[in-house]
Amino acid sequence: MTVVTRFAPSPTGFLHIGGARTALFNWLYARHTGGKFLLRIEDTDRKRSTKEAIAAILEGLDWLGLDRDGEPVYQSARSERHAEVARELLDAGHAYRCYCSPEELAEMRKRAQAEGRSTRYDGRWRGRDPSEAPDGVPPVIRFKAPQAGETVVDDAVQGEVRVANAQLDDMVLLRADGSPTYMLAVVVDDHDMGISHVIRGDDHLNNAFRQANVYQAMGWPVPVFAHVPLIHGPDGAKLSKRHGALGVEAYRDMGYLPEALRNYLLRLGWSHGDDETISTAQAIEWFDLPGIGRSPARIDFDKLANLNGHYIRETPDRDLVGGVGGVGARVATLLKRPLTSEEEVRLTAAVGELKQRAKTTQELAESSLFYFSNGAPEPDAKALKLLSGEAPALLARLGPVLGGETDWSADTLEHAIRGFAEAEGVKLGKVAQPLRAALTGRAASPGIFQVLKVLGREESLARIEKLSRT
RNA sequence: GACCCCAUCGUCUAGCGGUUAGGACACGACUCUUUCAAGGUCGAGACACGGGUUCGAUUCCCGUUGGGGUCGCCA
Repeated sequence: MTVVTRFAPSPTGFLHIGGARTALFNWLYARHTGGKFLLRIEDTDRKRSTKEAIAAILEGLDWLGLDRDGEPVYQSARSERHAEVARELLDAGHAYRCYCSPEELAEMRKRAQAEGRSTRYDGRWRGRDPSEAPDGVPPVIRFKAPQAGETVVDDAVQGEVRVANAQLDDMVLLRADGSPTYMLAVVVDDHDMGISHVIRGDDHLNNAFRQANVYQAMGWPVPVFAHVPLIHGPDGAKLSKRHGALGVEAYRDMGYLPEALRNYLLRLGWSHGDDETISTAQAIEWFDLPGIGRSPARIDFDKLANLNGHYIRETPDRDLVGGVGGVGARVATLLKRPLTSEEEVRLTAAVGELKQRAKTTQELAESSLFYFSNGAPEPDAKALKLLSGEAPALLARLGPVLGGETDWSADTLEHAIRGFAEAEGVKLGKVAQPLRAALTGRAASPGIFQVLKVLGREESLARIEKLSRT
């Protein structure tokens, strides 16, 4: 059997982190099995669906690197087919017309609740003859759900899940205006698209029972269901905007790399022994359904950051500046001006060291700023401390020594500075720290010889001279 | 409230009847070192509770507690 999976978001918002993981799992499973990964936009609810949301979802998937097979299917374009299936169900006696008005249903629920009964639809039109239909009330079509026995779903993640059919009510398939409901549309579309595996959020587990019954009524094979537990916020509560329920583009803007996010999301709910750092290629090779965990997970930004740092270090300097990392663009934004080509060269020379200590590409961009300031940046408190006491005098003596160097390479500079420290009778740190403060305005930076080299002879000497005069 | 799902260090997890309960992030110490990171070494840290089943339960079953989800002419 060929595997066909799908990601089926409703375009009412951006692609959030939970949806991204669902998409990732579906994509991975399709790629792992050599099957297909399809995209379906569930825009049945025209009122709440927006073009912007569709664009955001498409962009999000694209940025995450989850390529789909074929063009996206728009559910709204398929309403004719949905209605057709509803009619078939009606003809076969698996569905019936219900003439309850919304007001009547609200009243029914209110009473049920007051009496402590279940608020499910009571099936009052199930056996009634259409001739009893009231005037002027357009009917909905409801599914005739089995009333006795139980419905069993053999879930690839949750195992065998069962519910008494008495718990299931006759859900609406076709609204009064003839439009299909989600419950009908998913089943019809998943069937027509040949979906073999439905991998989706846990919040759909209860729907699976209802959907399984529709499949059966139509005589269609039921796909494999795999309900993945939801992602919670760091506090265990539902994901909110404050912590993580952001669109993937927000993660991109914050400076996370797509591969890092993929790796993080993969490990959030799926495992392969003790493996933690898993490349996408490796993930495709390993991904399977039994590896998906059954319990909900909390998002952990520290771990994401750690993984991101790892992938930043792995990314070639050039790609970091211009490609996925977009560090060049970030620096330009911070500087509020485009980089000169000379600066771009300098940035590329600098990232190799800078990336060793960055958790995000945004952080990386910020840490490079001292290379582009006009003169040394204003020293911060710690740097100021390093520049007090003997330091200015020391730098004043160091200046000419470095000025005498003709070969401005890291090795030569290191040799010269170590020699200087020795001649002064101080440890290297006594020279390196004030020098660092003078060049970068900070107490922490990449290796100081590297900084000198990237900054260049002229700029370095100018910064030293300026500070040594104070 | 009814129904469904879940339960191992703070977090993500390994474990699939017999283990000194393993790894990762975070945390602490040390190390490396021109600073900060990264790296290395070490440390602290968990089987929610109560019953069964079994020679033996973290592991299987039941219950309790706790968490989550679903109860729309939304998806």
